[in-house]
Amino acid sequence: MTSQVKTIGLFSFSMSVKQRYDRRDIRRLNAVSVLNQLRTNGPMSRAMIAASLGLTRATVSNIVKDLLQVSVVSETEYNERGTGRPGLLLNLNPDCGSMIAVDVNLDHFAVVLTNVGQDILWRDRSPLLRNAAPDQVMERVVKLVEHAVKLSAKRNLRCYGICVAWAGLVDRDRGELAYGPTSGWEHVPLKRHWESRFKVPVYVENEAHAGAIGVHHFGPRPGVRNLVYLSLGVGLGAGVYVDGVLLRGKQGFAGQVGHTHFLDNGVRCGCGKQGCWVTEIGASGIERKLTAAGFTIPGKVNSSVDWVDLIFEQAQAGNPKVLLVLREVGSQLGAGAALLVQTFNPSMIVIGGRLGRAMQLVQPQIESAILSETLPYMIEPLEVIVSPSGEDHIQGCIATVFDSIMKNPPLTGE
Amino acid sequence: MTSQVKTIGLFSFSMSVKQRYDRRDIRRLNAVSVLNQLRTNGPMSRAMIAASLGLTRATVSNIVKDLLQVSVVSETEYNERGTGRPGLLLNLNPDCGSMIAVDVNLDHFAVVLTNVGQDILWRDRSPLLRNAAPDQVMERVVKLVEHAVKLSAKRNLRCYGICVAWAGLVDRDRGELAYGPTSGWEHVPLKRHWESRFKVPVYVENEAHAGAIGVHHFGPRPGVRNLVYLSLGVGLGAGVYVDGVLLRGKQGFAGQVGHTHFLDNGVRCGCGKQGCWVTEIGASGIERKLTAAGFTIPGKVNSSVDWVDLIFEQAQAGNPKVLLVLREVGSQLGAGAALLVQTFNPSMIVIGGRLGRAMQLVQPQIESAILSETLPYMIEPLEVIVSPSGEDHIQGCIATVFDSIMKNPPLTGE
DNA sequence: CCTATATGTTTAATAACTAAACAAACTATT
DNA sequence: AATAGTTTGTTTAGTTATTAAACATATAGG
Repeated sequence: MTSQVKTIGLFSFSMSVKQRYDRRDIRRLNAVSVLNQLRTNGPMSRAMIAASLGLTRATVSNIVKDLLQVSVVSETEYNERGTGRPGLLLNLNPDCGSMIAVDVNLDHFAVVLTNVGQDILWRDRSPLLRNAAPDQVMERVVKLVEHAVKLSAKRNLRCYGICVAWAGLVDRDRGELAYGPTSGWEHVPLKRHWESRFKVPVYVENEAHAGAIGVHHFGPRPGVRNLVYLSLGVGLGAGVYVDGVLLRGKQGFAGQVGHTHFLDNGVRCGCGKQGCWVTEIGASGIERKLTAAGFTIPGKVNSSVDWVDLIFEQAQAGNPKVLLVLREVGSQLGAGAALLVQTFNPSMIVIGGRLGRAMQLVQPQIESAILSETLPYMIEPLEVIVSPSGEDHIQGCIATVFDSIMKNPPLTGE
Repeated sequence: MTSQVKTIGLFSFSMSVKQRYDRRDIRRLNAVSVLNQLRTNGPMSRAMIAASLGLTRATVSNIVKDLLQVSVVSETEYNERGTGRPGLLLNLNPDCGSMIAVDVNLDHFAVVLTNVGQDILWRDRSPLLRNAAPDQVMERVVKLVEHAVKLSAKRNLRCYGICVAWAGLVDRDRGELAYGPTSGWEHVPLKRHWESRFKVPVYVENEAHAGAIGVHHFGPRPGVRNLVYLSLGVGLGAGVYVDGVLLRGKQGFAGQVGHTHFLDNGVRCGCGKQGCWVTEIGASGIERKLTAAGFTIPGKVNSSVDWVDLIFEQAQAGNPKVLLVLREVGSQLGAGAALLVQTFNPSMIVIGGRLGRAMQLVQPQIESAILSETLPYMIEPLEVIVSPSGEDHIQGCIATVFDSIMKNPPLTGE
């Protein structure tokens, strides 16, 4: 497998194009297809897999022999129904290894350890003060990750990877935290450091991109090919799938739409411009609006977002000031989202992120704003969803590691 | 070959993912790699290809034998320099077949016949009156295409395909002209009709997408991975490459940004909304502005764009009224383009389409508008270009057919 | 002329597939 | 209970595109 650097160019077969193929690649490609069948179509016998893929049973048997040996796949039980010899059902082995997800946000970080079956084995989270020293933050994160790695080892699980979702600009290929407008981190070569420290593959994703991956895999329509995920928090970013592909862009900044122009004479934004979308509906915008409406946030420290739960409760209790503010934010969220709908033509738009939950209360406002600003034929197939989980970033990390196993399973003899 | 809903995604050969692989696929994939080498790295000997791809000379010889037999590749001359036996150089055979490009715009249509070497063998174009009856238009287009097909046959060229760029919504997979807001065409199954009539593969592309493909292949930076192409004419659409992949979207409408909200109390648009971007800088917008500035367009018929050349001359001659209007349009074009830059993070933005040429005169206005509305780290790598060719759509069609040969070359025994 | 070097072809070995035969396990029927 | 019919999973022989290595060919240079 060679990653091609030259201007190969003119073919749009994406980034790394294999140049040279031999028999081993057939095996690998077919093994991937087998795993995908098992993943999407539940437990299956060798014969069922063969029939669905168009391979012979002999071939599938051989591939499965490999996969059993590395215990990525396990035999479960006999198929009962039907005449003839019952098939021995196979499934992905949930306990063939572990995966670690890390979410480093602006006001907290979380670490999750799961098995390959995505059952949570351990998790922990910890708050972060704004303006905390980058080195100290990193030290705390590393400590938790180390704990997860040790737990995995104690259970004799092979750790298939660590994926970090980070609220900043990410150079995914190099595995670097490239630029953090608020965290103070710049060019942190996380992949290199952690891989040499933990001896495990490390992946880095932008926060909103991770959220999109999470919804793409574990959301209400797994595998949805055209999806806009809005991550609403201190910052505002979007992760976008078009035609089943996640957009990253030249610098990994595709879909990072928080600083698009939204209001003609709006508040000046930290980025230097006036009237950015994020200054209206991001955390600081909501705070400003609450204050202007005469609602004081008790015990507020810095520009953290500890007050989300409080606001949510107040709104549910019917506090008119809070409701008024949330409704306005909902409309503005929808108006901005309309642009994204027009631009990306998705079939689903998901509101997530730290503040996403609060938007559940104003979904009508969001939807009507989108409707009024969009061409009818664009929204005909559109679903608007406020993510209930709040775990999209973490789930995206899990999905990233899981995908790496599916796409590049360990095979014998390599 | 089955079309799969979930992303297996070892290959981003777009939507349909192969599930089953055997030895023939190795041959096919390696043949594609060989063609790619020849295409990008000029004439090469078998040994050079083998070295660059990491295949053995024996393998390359076998593949080349196939490709020679179907005459996709031809032997040219001996390599001179260097010691040792000189290699016999190979190249893509420009005369192994023909390709047909069709551009159906709102005010004209054009048909071009080229050989695989992209030399133009024949071309013709014809004006279209607005509101022409769809059936009549189609009949005229078909007549020209038929002529091209016959010319190709007369030269004993195998026609590898016909690609149509069309100013409307396209269902590319089905090969349908799905929805034409102005042409009156709806659900025209062009692929099915023409393929049964001409016995040749038929591809359909949206106009702006075709322009983007054209620039991506034949523009100043062939193979540029992140590109926004703006097609400015009666309508306004964008074709966008992100990470080397052209965005199409759920209904093929990704990047069709003409009807995004641009002005708060703008003119009412044909789409029903107010202040769409296209109503400001599209053909009708420019006409409106010219009239308001006291400049009357002589001999104007309908809302066609015959006046482009006239306006261009007037502006070059220094007509202050025309210049004033063009400068305003340039600024508004830039302001809208800034949104696209923020959203897609491209390294190049190209202004093309029927009216693109006129924008050459106001490039400074476009650039400064983009600059003032975009975050600095977004535009650092950005090139702004006004397409000089005016043939981007046609070139995109040619590239589409050419790519289909490269990705799926005819091989012996199939 | 002989040696060194590089090209392109031939030959044998290998790997992963298919097709077809076979053994195993269960159901249905007589 | 015995037998026929199905379906599964494995085995065996055959095919094919690859690699590695040997070979024939063509040029340069001392």
